[in-house]
Amino acid sequence: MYIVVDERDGRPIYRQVADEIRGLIARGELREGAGLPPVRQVAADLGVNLNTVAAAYRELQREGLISVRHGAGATVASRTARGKSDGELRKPLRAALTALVLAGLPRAEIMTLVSDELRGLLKRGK
Amino acid sequence: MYIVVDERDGRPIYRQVADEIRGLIARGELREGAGLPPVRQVAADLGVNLNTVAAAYRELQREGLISVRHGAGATVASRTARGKSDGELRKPLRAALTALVLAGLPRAEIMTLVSDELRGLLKRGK
DNA sequence: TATAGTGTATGGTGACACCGTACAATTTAG
DNA sequence: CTAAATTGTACGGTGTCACCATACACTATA
Repeated sequence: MYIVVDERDGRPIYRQVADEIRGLIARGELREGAGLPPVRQVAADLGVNLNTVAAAYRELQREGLISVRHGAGATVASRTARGKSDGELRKPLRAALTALVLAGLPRAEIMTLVSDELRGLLKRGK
Repeated sequence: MYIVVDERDGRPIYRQVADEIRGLIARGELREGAGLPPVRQVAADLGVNLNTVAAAYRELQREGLISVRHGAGATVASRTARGKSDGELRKPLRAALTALVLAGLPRAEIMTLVSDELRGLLKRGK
């Protein structure tokens, strides 16, 4: 399982890890029932503490994306996250689009960018 | 200048304030040369400390969006933010789109959502 | 039923968000 | 021209939280 974290990202590491795994699940690189690597392995790969990865796993479990069982590992539980309100989904989208607009990108270019990203996310549909 | 912050947002307040003002500038509700309210006034409106708002202003100044002068106020300097790398722009977009996909929204609906948001941002283009 | 593998809990450290207050620069009133 | 008001900045303190090291608890397997 290939994921990357970035020191200068600003967001906490455990959240970056969760985001990376969300992407893997959305893209279908981690299917329902698939097992996730042990927290110690991911931690070693990234050079961080195992608790940091465990925090990411807990966050994903709260969203219903994975199932974590004490002693056994963690597995992908669903490709559908639960419980995010409309506003919680819209706000980050608006912020990202605002940044693009302020960077000077024209509308058409932004739509192309979005389309590209979406294609990458939906390539291997269920 | 109407902005809102949310305790349960997760992001620090000063960053939320900066984001709100970014939106105002992008939408043209704050034009180049327009003056921003004093940090004390914004702080009072939001019920936070003036230094929290000052931190937001500094962040916007670093991006070249506003100009802050000691003793005089802050004014909008440009509608174009500087220096954001391609990855820094793409990563939040990808994260937002991933959340939408995991929420179960179909591609077409996501595109509509994006289009709506973009229209709101570009309505009063200069 | 040990032993290895895996997630969890606990306690400590450092960074940082936020606050209250004092300071410095600019503008404005007189 | 100068004092007062207005505005951003600097400093010190407090609480939260991300991260770590280590010990513990549950599960699977030999």
